[in-house]
Amino acid sequence: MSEPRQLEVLRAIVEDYVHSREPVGSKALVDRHHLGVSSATIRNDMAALEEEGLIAAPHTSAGRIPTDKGYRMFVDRISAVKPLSAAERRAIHTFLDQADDLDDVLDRTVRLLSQLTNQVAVVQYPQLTSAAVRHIELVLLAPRQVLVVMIVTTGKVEQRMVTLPEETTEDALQHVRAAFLASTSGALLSRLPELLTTAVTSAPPQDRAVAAILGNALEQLAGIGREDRMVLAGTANLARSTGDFPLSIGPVLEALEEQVVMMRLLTEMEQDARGVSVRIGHENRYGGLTEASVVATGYGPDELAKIGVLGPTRMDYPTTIAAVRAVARYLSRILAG
Amino acid sequence: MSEPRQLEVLRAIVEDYVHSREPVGSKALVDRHHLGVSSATIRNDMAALEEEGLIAAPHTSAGRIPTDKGYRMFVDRISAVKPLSAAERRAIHTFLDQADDLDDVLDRTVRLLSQLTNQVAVVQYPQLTSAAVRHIELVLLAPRQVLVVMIVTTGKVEQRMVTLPEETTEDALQHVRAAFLASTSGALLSRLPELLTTAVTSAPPQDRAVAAILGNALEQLAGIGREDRMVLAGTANLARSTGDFPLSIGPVLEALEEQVVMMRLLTEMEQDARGVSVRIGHENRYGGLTEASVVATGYGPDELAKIGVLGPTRMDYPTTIAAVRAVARYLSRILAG
DNA sequence: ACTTAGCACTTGGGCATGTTGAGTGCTAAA
DNA sequence: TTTAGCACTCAACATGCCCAAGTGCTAAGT
Repeated sequence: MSEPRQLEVLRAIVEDYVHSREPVGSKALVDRHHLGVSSATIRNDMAALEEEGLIAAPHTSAGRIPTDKGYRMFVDRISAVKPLSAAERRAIHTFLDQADDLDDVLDRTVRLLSQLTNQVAVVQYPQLTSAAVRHIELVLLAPRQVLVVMIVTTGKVEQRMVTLPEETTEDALQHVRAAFLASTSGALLSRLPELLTTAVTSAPPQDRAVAAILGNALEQLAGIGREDRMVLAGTANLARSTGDFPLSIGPVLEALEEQVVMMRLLTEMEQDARGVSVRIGHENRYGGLTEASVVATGYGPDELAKIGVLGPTRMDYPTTIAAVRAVARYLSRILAG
Repeated sequence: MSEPRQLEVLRAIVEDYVHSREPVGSKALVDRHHLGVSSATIRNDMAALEEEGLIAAPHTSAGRIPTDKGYRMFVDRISAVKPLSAAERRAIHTFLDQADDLDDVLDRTVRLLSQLTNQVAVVQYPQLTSAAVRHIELVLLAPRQVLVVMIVTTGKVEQRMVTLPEETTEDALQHVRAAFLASTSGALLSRLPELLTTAVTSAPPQDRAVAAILGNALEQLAGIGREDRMVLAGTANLARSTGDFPLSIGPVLEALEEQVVMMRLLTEMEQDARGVSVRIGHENRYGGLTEASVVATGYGPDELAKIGVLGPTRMDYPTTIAAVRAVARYLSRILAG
């Protein structure tokens, strides 16, 4: 396996297969890539590669195609990340800079990524747990109805309507609000629970009941953010690559709609040294995705939320990895700014 | 065309074809449906129907399939809406009653509808223009930063951050807020522009500049709601019906992702007497959808926002229509409640 | 010890041909 | 107006054939 030429052959096979979609034979290899040896030698190398499970032959007399393990080897040890073109970089900037809303940012991001890669792009909503409280507002809509609004540093605004067990006054609400603001302003959402209990106990006794209820609502608000949601784009690209998914793309579409599945998948992925994680074919435990690969990376302040691309195992990994990384980096910058 | 038996034959053809996916011939018709005549007679009727462009034969010696025009006739004049089963009704209630958030309601609604119909379900965000202002809040985050929040009767909360050209005070903001509330509370969003200008002019002179800016923001808020967005579910169902879309489902997926297209399509649809609108095949001007049918209806207080289903022209119209109507009606009730 | 040329062998895909069965249109009789 | 009967058409399937691509192996060459 340490044979350098065999690795070279594997690379050639992967590259050819990725862009021709057809099993590649020894003859075709020698004249497309000028390796200095004859087809017979290549055949021997191929036999060795097949022995190791890196490539396989669909039929006795067809060329070879890479196996999942072969792609894995290619991604880990052979390929070099291919930098994006200047035009592509420019596209990222101009397209994403126009966004205002967080929703809009994410929407534009996935669309962009799916266009760059010609595949399905996915992004998780950023995890708010690491975001901080920027402001809290309590609005009295009716004597017993309060709108609780929390603004977090990411620019996201969370709100919820709360119905109180008994009537309260604008004044009382202002006191509670002041207490909340004093103790939580600028604090991480993850620290919210403890800070809120302190705030509640420090509120004037007669307001404490109301404060407790509203504090509770705020805690939930910190949790209910949309971290469990994701945005999709480019599903139409799946249809284009018919034939890559033998049994049709049905199962893949199903998996994509099952947010729970996708969220788990993305969250589980662990990044390698290059800051990107790749799941190839059967490495995705979920049944519908055994013919698919996922390339993902973290983004945002703590890189906890994931953004990625899903496509056929036969995908152009170097380019895809580059695109995912570039978009993730720019997205992080936007969210921070 | 006034021949009643010919209509009966057309109905039989549509029904058989919908559930067998295969061209239906005269012989098959006579024994599956007990029309009191022989196959030869049916053949004559079929010839007449073909003459009128209601059915067509894929090949010389194959059975007939309905044309778009045939489906149209079927939907308009022949079919009776098929009521939902008790279980289905129950499913609607139990599934939708669990929702809290508007986002959640819509999400659950489309999922449900796509499951009921085994097709792609689409829902537009409700049009706020007919909703009314419930509350307006202005929050001073920094001397020059104001968070503008508007709560509408649908329960939706819209907000936006505004940066002022010069600093303002909490007091000034309270005045403006009071003026806004006084003149717009309970008013329809569509009347917001005129009401706001009145409010601005009635504000204390020194606050007028700020009021103008914030009023402007509110106006936009009334517009930017997510009315131009929609929620999708069930795209995986498209894959199941391979063969219904001859050139593969690619173009359909593309159309679905192009929200602009879908929004236009839904908005254009005009409801018939039964309160449902159906677009069949080529009636959808958009290129990618000439093999698809859309069944949609309005929902919400003014029935302006649309909810619907998209599937192959060869779909079970009676059932689909029933499902769309039932879900829309229940959705309206939830939003009103 | 590798590499290479040559050769026998396998096999899916393309093509031409034959067969079958469902379905039609038409005509003539009821 | 309906029906039976019949000749005709044509997609789908099956069969048989050949070809090209590709392999594995062996023996010779470096």
